[in-house]
Amino acid sequence: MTGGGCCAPISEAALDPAAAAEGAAVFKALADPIRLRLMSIIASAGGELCVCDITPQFEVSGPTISHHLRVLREAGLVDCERRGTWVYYWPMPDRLRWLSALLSTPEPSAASR
Amino acid sequence: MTGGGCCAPISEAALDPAAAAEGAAVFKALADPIRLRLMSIIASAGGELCVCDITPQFEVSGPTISHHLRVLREAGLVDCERRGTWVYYWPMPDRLRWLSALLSTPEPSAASR
DNA sequence: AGTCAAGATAGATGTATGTCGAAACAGGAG
DNA sequence: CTCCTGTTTCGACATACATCTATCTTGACT
Repeated sequence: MTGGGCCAPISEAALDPAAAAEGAAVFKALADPIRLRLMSIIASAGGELCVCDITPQFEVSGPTISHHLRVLREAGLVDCERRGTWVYYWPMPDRLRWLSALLSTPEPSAASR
Repeated sequence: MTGGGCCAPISEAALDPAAAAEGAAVFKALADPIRLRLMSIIASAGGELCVCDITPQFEVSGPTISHHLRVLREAGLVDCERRGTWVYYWPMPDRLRWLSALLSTPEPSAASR
């Protein structure tokens, strides 16, 4: 990955094709209901979370959860570590902040339109 | 549908399945390089933009741009109006702000740089 | 009316993606 | 070492999606 996270908000300047491709790849990781919920569960946990505590919250099979976690990890949104039998996941807040900044838009407080 | 735009950031509380589905649908609209660039071009234009000024900036065919604009419109990210021969698009900033707020994450410490 | 141009829609096609069951892998416990 | 449990990887399948060409719609102009 290029490292990313360096662009102005899209309401200030248009993205060049390369930046758009990089941003779209991360949004794609969040563009699935299960993955977005996974991300919110991990991000709101306040620390790390065992896969064994995550999987039962969903209706889909274990391999499917594992697949979605991998997508989130490859997008740089979470990271994980195996400790003994269990695997723990935690969020990567910088990546979330980058996306949030990309989409940020000034309030129409006193002005135009 | 919940009406949208009412949830706490994902780093504060996990999304319920319905909210995750709604959020994922909007992220999916931004999960394509061409659509994300389209969105940034429209959002940074400072007003409305004619399709005829947008299409030449891309390497794909007109119908493809039309298709992507429709996806953005159905996601509530832009809106459009026909005036005479031309069609004009403008951004819906509330929707962008909602996504940005969803992903916002507190800084780990007092920021500075 | 006829013609032209801008955009949108329809249909077709190749590729990507979500899901599963089965199998492999990694560690702990007997 | 052998078994058992938690997690990932593999292979297969059905559906969804991006893109194209061809066609339709809308409005302007002669």
